[in-house]
Amino acid sequence: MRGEATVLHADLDAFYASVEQRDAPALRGRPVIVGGGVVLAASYEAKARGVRTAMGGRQARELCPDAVVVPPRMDAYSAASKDVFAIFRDTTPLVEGLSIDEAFLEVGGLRRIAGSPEQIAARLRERVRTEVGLAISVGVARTKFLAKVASAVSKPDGLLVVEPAREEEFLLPLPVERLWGVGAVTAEKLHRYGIRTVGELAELEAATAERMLGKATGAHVHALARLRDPRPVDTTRRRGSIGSQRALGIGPRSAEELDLILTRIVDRLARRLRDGDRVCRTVVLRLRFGDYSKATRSRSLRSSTDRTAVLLTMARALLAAAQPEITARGITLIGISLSHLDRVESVQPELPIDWGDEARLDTVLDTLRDRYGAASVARAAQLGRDEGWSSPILPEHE
DNA sequence: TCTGGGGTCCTAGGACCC
DNA sequence: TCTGGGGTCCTAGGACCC
Repeated sequence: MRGEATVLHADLDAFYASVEQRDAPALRGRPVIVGGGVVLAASYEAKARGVRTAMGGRQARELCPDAVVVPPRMDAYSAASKDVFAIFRDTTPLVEGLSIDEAFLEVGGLRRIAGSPEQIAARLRERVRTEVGLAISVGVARTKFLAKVASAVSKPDGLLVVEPAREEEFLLPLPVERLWGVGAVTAEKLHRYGIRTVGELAELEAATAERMLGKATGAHVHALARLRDPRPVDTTRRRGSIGSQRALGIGPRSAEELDLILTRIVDRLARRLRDGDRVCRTVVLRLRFGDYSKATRSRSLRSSTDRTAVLLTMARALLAAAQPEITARGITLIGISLSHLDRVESVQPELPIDWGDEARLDTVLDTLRDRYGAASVARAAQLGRDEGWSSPILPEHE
């Protein structure tokens, strides 16, 4: 027995472009491109003319000269995303967000109170349309992967249920590019072996696929092709890293200019970190050189921080070390990622100091404030008191 | 394809420890 | 003095996703 199709994959259609058309009636029915240098999103009218996400702006305008090109409004997309996710969570508590515009929903336990998965999906689509004003496609299937393929196949503005008995019929004829994890490189490798459809991949032995594609990728895509995807909808996933980057035009950039850009990026990220009550342990500098080749440089701390000053010092040191290479090769992008994210609350009691020993306590907390910032220490200390810890806090791995 | 901005996961070598 | 195997962390790079 295969079980039932109770996983929904909900995916907003041409998300950024749809928000633009929703907010500016004059754009409705017209080809809309979001983004200038590169296409961030294209409306279906633009897609019909061959415009694709990530395409160069000039090529897009050649394909579609009458397109309206608008700059991205990330705040508007975040707000729309929040509204849609509120409807997701009102539908079922079991929501796993995948990105700003898509999520998995487990609706298996809701049959009695809310109806079949198909009925729930239809109602969800209707609510997003009337309450947020956006079209959303939903795939329903037994596994996350099949639900995701189903929503993609159903687009635009579609609903597709893949019944467990018809999974092979649905999946096997599709091109291998439909598999989650098969991009341009992997598809090309498979094509060289004459494998073009999911069914052809499924006929291989797992070991053969692993030899062609490497162990992890091979095993993963082969399992998907054989309809095996045991991953449940996971509501506990949290972001493992946050980042920000800026593309730079060609042309020399002074060290001062780069430092200013870096400072802005780090400041923005550190705020996001603190707003989310998170700390990080690793700073990654991302570079793209004049020839568009890429590099990363990273450093890790022994203990986590959310201090702008600490993060900026680390980022500057990484940039300084890379400066000779930048001078020699030119630079077209600079970015920072903060990874090894952790919750502020994960700091643990460690020092054998009594909360009542005020003088000693102040000294210790001062030291901690210097290292981690007043806000983190205050939050952690409050938590320590609430939990009845016998001593103040120090990070777990200190 | 003349190149955004936000992420995830995997691989692999070296350091270091037991 | 020569030598084993396993585990984890750090760093860098790459594929992939939206």
